[in-house]
Amino acid sequence: MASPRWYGALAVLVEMRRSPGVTRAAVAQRLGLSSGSATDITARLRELALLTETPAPAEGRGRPTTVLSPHPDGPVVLAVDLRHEDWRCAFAGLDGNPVVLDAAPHPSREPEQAVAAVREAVRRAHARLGDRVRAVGVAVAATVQDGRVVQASTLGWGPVDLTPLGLPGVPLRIDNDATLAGVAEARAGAGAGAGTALHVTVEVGVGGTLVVDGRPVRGATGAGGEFGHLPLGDRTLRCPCGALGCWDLTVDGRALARHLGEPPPADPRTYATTVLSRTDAAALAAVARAAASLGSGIAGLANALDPQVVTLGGLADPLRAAASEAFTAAFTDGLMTFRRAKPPALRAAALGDDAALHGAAATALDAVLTEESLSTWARLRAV
Amino acid sequence: MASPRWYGALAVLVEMRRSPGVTRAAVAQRLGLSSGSATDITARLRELALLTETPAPAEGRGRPTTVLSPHPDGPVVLAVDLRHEDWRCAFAGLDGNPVVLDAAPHPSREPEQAVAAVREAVRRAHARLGDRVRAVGVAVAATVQDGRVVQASTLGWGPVDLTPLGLPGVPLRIDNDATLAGVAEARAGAGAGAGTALHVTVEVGVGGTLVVDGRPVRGATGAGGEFGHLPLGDRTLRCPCGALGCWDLTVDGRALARHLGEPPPADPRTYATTVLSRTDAAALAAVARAAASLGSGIAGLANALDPQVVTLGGLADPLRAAASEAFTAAFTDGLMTFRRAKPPALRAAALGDDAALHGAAATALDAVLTEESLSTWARLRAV
DNA sequence: CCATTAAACTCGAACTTCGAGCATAATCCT
DNA sequence: AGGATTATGCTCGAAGTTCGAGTTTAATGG
Repeated sequence: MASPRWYGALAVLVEMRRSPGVTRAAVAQRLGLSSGSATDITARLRELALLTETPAPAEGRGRPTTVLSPHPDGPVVLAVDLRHEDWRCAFAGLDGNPVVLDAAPHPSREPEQAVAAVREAVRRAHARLGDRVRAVGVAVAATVQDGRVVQASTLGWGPVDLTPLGLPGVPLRIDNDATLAGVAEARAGAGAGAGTALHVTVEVGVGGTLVVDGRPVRGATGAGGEFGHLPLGDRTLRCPCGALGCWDLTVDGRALARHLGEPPPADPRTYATTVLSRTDAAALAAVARAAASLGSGIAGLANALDPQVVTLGGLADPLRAAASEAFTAAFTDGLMTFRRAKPPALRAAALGDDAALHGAAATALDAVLTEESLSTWARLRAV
Repeated sequence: MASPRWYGALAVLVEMRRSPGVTRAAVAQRLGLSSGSATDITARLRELALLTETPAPAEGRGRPTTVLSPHPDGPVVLAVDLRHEDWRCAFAGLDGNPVVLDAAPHPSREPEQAVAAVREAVRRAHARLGDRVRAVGVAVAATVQDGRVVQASTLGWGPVDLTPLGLPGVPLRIDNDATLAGVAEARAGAGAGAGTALHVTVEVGVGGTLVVDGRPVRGATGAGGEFGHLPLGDRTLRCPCGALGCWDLTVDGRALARHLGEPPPADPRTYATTVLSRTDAAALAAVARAAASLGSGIAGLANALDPQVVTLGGLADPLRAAASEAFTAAFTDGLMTFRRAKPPALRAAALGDDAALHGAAATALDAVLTEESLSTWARLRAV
């Protein structure tokens, strides 16, 4: 017996997800489906609780079409964001909009306790949503290699295994929070519509990711996007990461402290925000130096990676705004001549604090919109 | 009438191309095809002159299977390599092995004459191979943006339009030669088998590309991979590209000349090879400095992009070999600590001068192994 | 020479998609 | 108000693909 192949159905679901609020007619046209196929496919997907159709507002003449949206009893994913001081657990349907179910500050500095608390939240969500949960995505403020935390200076953690956050029989995707924020910005945020988008974020250090056609360039072990550890900085400085001359150290709060002749701050992130709010000459000069370093580094990355858009997360945009002449001069000066006619657009990130959570939901959904996962879903429903 | 969708057929052709000499049984197993489907698909593809089956050498018991290989009358692509001093034009079947048909030195420094000569060669090849030609791939020693040469310091060209090298009704793919060399190395050369491979080549300046799952990360305009123009170098030096502090200038022949207190060489490439062959202390010191810059830059790229393998083209490997301690020390020192346990493998490029031509054939073939192109092929044969 | 083995071949059933023809629900126009 | 126009949805038979079970085939090993 020939089993379902999901080719057309998957394409429709992906299209519905990519452009929220599309009509059935528009999807059929974009995918080149005949109206017969569209009827058939949507009927099958309705049957499987994968989408619902609601009458679309009339647009001129002709028989009105319907808007495709995720089914209220359809598959969902869980999205977790493990941040510096707290965590959040949300669920999202096929539209990828996370709805927070649970959130709390970390009980202590111990990774075990934080992981245990989050695991409980995941269990609760699973108990509530049952088999509708088809994947789990985790964003963590740490360097992640092959799904394991290997370095987490912000959280103050050593290597931590996050696989306990998974659910049996369901894919688990763990990524760096800046990577996932970049994915969210590239798909639905400030980089929407760009085939190649570069996300650069400044918190403690510099992180980000290159996103090509909605997928992050993760690298061989999933630890790509550590742009802060390119040696664009001062070769006499040793970075806590172990390398020499990291860009990192010339952009963030540690750089500002150095320029101001102050000792390294315990919390470079909040230190940086206070310096950014100052208006004295010394602070302005320090900020200008950091902004220039940010600008020239981004120009170099633009030369090397050729993004259409650069989205600026965390303190990157405030830094640019606070010293816009210094930033722009360094950026322009760092671009290859032929790129200056049409440089990549620089835009402030649009999703703010929710970006990583959105990204976690998005990568989890990527695991759901596959032939295999949909087959499982159909089998579960048939019972 | 339902038209052919090519799903399984395409998968078989891609598999045959990826692993030359595979047997039909192995392909069926890898793709999860039933033996019935395998029979059907191969019969269809044989019928369409897309593959041939030859008896496979017996492997133990059981009915012997067949080896899949491109059909002698099947589709081909043309591959062109436009280099510093000469050009080559080749054709390749679905196995992607280029067979050179024509080659000559450039008649002059004028781009028009070179393009005209190559266009003639393409016309001759087309006249000879007829409708079997389904795509044209061009590798050029220049920065390419949206299929146009925008900067060609090596060739001494200004902006040049290479679209005259195309054939009517057939896809034309134009890329930088280092990008295409990287593709070839990642698919069939020193980076074979790696999901994420970084190619770095030193000629005049530094070029390369990141290759993910066999596809180069081209960027928004196709001008990605200009790693030489990351500001990893000396911030007091202005690069001819227009940017400041390019890595470029601290690695190649111009760097060696500067370190030796000599004037900028007219031909940095041959200048570098002569310095590399010298054994005096001054030359060795200059080479060591360039090798260290190469090593630390590659480490930074490894931090940022997380490749599984780095393939070294052009003078990159000779440089490393000539000053291996300096190179290795700088490389290791530039890696983030957690990467040192399992750093990316550094390998000399395996395809030498033919890499770009292989890559041009490969990207052209990518355009052939699509549903649309195969439909056209089937229609042409039906007449 | 026969048992064993692995793979190819055959064939009907299941599934998807297409395209043509028809039905339907809106707007536009008189 | 009612018919013309238009875009879309629905129906249905034909064509194409894949599966799976059963059968056949061509090798090895004893």
